[in-house]
This record gives sequence, C-alpha cells and structure tokens, in this order.
Amino acid sequence: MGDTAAADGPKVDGGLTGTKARIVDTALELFARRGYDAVSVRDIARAVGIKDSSIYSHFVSKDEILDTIFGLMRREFIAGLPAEADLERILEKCPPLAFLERGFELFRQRVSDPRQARIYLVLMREQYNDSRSAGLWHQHQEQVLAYIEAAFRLMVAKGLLNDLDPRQMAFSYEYAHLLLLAEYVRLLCQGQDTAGVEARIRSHREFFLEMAGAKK
Amino acid sequence: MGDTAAADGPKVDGGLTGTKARIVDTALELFARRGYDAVSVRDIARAVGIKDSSIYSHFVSKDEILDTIFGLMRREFIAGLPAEADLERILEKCPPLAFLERGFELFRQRVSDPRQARIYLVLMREQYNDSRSAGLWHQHQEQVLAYIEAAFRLMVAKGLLNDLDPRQMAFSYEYAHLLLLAEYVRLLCQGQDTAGVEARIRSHREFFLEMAGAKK
DNA sequence: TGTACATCAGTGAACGCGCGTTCACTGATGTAC
DNA sequence: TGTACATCAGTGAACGCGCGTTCACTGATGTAC
Repeated sequence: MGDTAAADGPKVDGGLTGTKARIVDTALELFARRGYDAVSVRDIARAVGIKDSSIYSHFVSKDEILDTIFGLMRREFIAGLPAEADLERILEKCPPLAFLERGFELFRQRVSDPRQARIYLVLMREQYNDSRSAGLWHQHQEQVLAYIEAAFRLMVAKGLLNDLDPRQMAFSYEYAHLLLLAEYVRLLCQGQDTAGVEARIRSHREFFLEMAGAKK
Repeated sequence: MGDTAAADGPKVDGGLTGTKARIVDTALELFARRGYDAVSVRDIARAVGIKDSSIYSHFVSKDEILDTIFGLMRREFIAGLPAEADLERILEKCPPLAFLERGFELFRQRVSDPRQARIYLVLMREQYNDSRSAGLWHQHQEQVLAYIEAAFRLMVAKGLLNDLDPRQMAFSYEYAHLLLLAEYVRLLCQGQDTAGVEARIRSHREFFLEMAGAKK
C-alpha cells in the first residue's frame, strides 16, 4: 500500500523514509555515543531539528525507537553471515589464513558504514540493560561460533589444520576475536585510531593458526 | 583520630563502618544488578532502611558512592595479583596446566565473596558510561596480561611450551579467558548456574595448552 | 553525681529540574466532484 | 479551474513524576567541670 509512496522519499533505513528515518539515524548515533539512558527524547529531537512532540508523530514511545534499532540489527546484522552451504566452495579458494582474513575483512567492510558500526556498539552497550539486546548479542555470538566451527571442521577434514576439536578451536579463536572486534568498533565510533587493535586482531589470527598447525 | 572509635562498630568495607558501610554494600548490590543509572538514591536508602536524606550524612553525592566503590576496586581488585617476582617459585611447583588452573581458582575464590563479584560486575557494566570504570578495567586487563605474559615467558624458557611469542600467547589466551570470566561473574551475581561456563573455561585452558605444546 | 554544652547520624519536608508523554492545534498537501 | 474536505507531519504548551539534593530540625551520645 504505502510501499510505492514510501519509495518517493529519501530512503535511509530499511523501509523507513524521511523524518522517521532521520529520527532513527540520529537516535542511533546518540545511543551509540552516550547510551540509551543518557539520551533524552529532547536530545534526539534537537539533533534532528524538530520539536520534541513531533517524535510522537512517528513513534509511540522512546522505547519504540530503540526497538526499531534492534529490528535493524536483526535484519542487517544477524542475518548477514554467509551460508554454511557456501563454506566448501569458499574454502577451496581460501587457505585457512585467507579465510579468517576474509572474515575480518567482511566485518570491517560492514562496520565501515557508520550506521552498522553504531548498531553493533548499541547492541554491546545495552546488553546489560536490555534483555532484547542481550538476546540478540547472544544469538549473534552463537551464529558466528557455529559458522567458524563448521569452517574449522572442514579445514581439519582437508588436513589443513592439526587434528583438533573444531568446536574448541572455534571457542578459543572467536572469543578473543569478539573482544577485539568490540574494541575495534568502539574506537571506530569514537573516531580514534584503530591501527593498534587491527594489528592485534591480525596477530591473534596468525598466531592462532600457527598454534593450530596451519600450513604457511 | 576516629580510627580507634571506628574499630568499635561493625567493620564491613575496608575502613568503613556502620551505616556508611551498609550504604556502600547495598549500593554495590543494586548497581551490580540494575546499573548505576537505574538505581536512585531513594532505592538505596529504602534498601538500607534509612531515609533518602540520611544518605547525605555520609556522602556528598550519589556519585561519591560510586567513586567509593571504584576505590574498593582499586584496593581490593587491581592490587590483588601475585607479584611477578614469585612467578619463578610458583612455576617450580606448578606445571603450565596447574598454573592456569591456579589462576582461575584464585579468581573463583575472590569472586565467591559476593561483594567482590559485584565489584567486578559494576566495573564491567559501567565501563561504557564512566571513564573511571573504563580506566580501571583497562588497567586490570593490562596487569593480568603482563602477568600471564611473564608466566608464559618462563614456561617457554623452561621448555615447558613450544617456542612461541609469550606476548601473543598471553593475548590469545587471556582475551578469550576474560570474556569467559565476565560471563561467569554475570551468572554468579544473577544466581544462575555456572557449570556450563566453568566447563568452557576449563576447556579453553586445556585446549590452549594443548595447542601450545604443553607436556601432559 | 548532676548540669551544660558539642557532636553528629538521622529525619521530614521541600526545592528545582529534566524526563517521557499528551493533546488541541496549525498548515501544507492531496483528492473528489 | 475552483471549492470542500480529509490526511497527517509538525507545533506549543502543559502534565505528572521521579530524580538528586538541601536544610532546619531532632534526639541520642559523649565530654567537661
């Protein structure tokens, strides 16, 4: 119904247009920087350039703005991993190191869009305050872990790595990796230098594969 | 001056007695569970069993309560690592696996005191909202990393591990470990079952040493 | 032992403020005839 | 083409509420003489 009409306005967020999209974008930026609790509806309205009450022409509550952002995460972040079915094909072209490099490169491309980086940061920040956030964060972690595990399993099967438990490898590799990615995104959003943490991410990757007996 | 008088009352927090200590303890519990922002001065007073305004007979502001808690962290948590000078002696008795087990066991004993667990949780929770917390958390991480690195360096020197870069080992081991410890403390404070995460901590430890070529 | 005074944890009522939200409204735009 | 009506993003003023904090006070306890 409104779909064709919506396509006329500037399309910013998935399916959202005009002022509503600007509210979400602005809120996302403020939430990422200062946290949901520390940002008031007045702050958002001021940054968008409308009056406080106008927010309620688009959202029934402040919480619905956050919920919309969680919706973005669900669609744009959680659903963003390559299919496990493609793994076989990918691994034919990529040796282990290239595969893990590729994983980080995809992540880096994704969060090079400030909106995606902010979504990730809000997800992290609010995980202690909001059960929706905690659930999404957990789901994201599990999904990545399962993916990496499948990849390591194939690598071991192909004899590219020592014969170690793929699930253990996935845990030990990805837990450290997740902490480093979180730090990376935090620095990115704050406009600080990410070279140091990028170097640590690279080191971790190379070092882990060296320990796992990957062929050079 | 007041020192001898203070020793009369019930000594709860380091150097604090009576109501003041109860305020800190109660605030610590509430902050750990719901976060600093979500807990009001009235909440704390009600839980302690005094009137709101009585809080200000002991603290000049709500922030000073949080600051007192950060002070506890500084004294009780950050300063709690064994000296690096003792490493040589410890490692003579402990093979690598026993050493890492011992590290977790010390941590576990520490956070088996609910207050210590809550201090750890508040430190984690507030790291995005409070620069003091972020600083302490960072300092804590660096301290642990340096300690582990020194231990790995000695193990390599003794030929107990493969000849790998001790700093890299410390990063890859401890980053994942830190994430798991955080999860462990979170579950502990919420009174949930910690068996699963304890198993993962154990697995990570054993698996990492296996990869690093530790003798069984 | 009794009296006068100082100290100080704790009280009760109130403060100003910013919060999320409501609501009657305006005014521009699109639609029907 | 002109008029009447519907829609709806945006406005301005106000709401009740809970927040952190203040302040004059009470009343118990300790101290000096």
